[in-house]
Amino acid sequence: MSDKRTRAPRNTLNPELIVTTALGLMKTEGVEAFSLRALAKELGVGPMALYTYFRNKDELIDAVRDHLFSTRKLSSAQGPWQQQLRSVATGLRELLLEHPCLLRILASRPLKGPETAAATETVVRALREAGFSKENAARAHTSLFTFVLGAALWESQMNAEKQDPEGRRRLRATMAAVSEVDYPTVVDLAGELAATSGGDAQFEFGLTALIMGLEPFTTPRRSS
Amino acid sequence: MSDKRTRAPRNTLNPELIVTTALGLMKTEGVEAFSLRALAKELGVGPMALYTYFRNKDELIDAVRDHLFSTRKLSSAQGPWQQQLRSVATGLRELLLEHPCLLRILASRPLKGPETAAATETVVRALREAGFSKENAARAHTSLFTFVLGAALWESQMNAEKQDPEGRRRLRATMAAVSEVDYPTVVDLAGELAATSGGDAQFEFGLTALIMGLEPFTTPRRSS
DNA sequence: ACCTGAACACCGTTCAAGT
DNA sequence: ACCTGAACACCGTTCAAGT
Repeated sequence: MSDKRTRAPRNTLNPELIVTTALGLMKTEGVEAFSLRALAKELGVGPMALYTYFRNKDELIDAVRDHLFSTRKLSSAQGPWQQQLRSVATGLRELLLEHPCLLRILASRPLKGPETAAATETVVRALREAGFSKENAARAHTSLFTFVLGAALWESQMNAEKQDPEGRRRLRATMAAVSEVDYPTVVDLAGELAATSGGDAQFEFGLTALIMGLEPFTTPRRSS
Repeated sequence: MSDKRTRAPRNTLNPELIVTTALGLMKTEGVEAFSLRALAKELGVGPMALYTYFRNKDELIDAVRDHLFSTRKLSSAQGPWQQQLRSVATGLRELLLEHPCLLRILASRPLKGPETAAATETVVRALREAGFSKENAARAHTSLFTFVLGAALWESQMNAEKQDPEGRRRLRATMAAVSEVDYPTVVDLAGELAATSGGDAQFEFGLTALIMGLEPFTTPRRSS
């Protein structure tokens, strides 16, 4: 929003500003379209100025991921272990849906980073206190995390597809291409299946099932 | 493996050859590195030759996805509904882990395409016969699918990270960065958590929990 | 119909250089 | 230390043209 012909003054840049601007660009243009050159132009500097703060594009994207995780507490859960898992899972889903770029980052590189340690601590402690063995607590945690990741990823993509008219046309075409004689149940449930492409109710359904399925791993306490 | 200086003869190309070669390139170089220009070079033609068969890169990638789904039957499941779901989910996971590029394709664009209709039919019919309502059957199907997607995606990424020494170093560094005073349970379960980054046992754990959590949705039959 | 080369508007990144 | 321009080796895609 200013003249880009003059040389940028010193210290116009800093890591926070770069990360924030990058995040804004990812939100408006999409993660795939994000480029260092576009970011530099937005900041009013040459592309190489960014390399003073980040070694390469990957490191910048990692910084964006870490920044997003640091903006939200996922770990202030209380009550019985089931409720604590629900709370962390719901918070994570909300964060991922709010920032689709974070979803794409998680889907394309490993390592949540230590930022999620707080959430992991909440989940894993709740499970241990409920009587899960070390191994089962770890397995349950990762099952929960991967479920949220997959659910949010699918929901986010379907939402994006339903945004533009062309996408809606493709969805209808896919549906219409399913043979009624070969796949009668799919055709019968077409409406219901379409309704599961996202939404709170769909997420709650799967989350509830998963958590219920974990209950046998608690140590049977006195209460029945 | 031949001279690329002469003009390619007519009909050296066809959709199947292009898709197969693209798939091979994705497997050796990775999906992210895949490019139309590299594919054209591999085929010994100019980049523009591909545009006779595919309108653009996205359409080619869709064709690769459809081809991969068509190579494997995911639907030959029998027995009680739980076993049928297990069978379809396990088969899908195997396909996804065998072809990480398919995973990345699914993770970056919606629409499984009608190729998965057979698998969906199996799952959804088993659920309906077990007494699930239309809505619950659809919800259960999508929960299962998104769980497999998330689990396979995470496992595949962690596997890739553990491939190269640099990645293993990063993993150790991340682990070491977790504060023992703030997150004692995470530190205590470090070994167990690391062991959940993949493997059949981890997948089975989550799959079993999810399916068990679906049991209340069956119509109570005479048995019991 | 099927393949071509030249060109356009992009990329990430290296390198040597300014201040 | 912090920002620069020029250059390299790439992209996907359009366009007009050959056969």
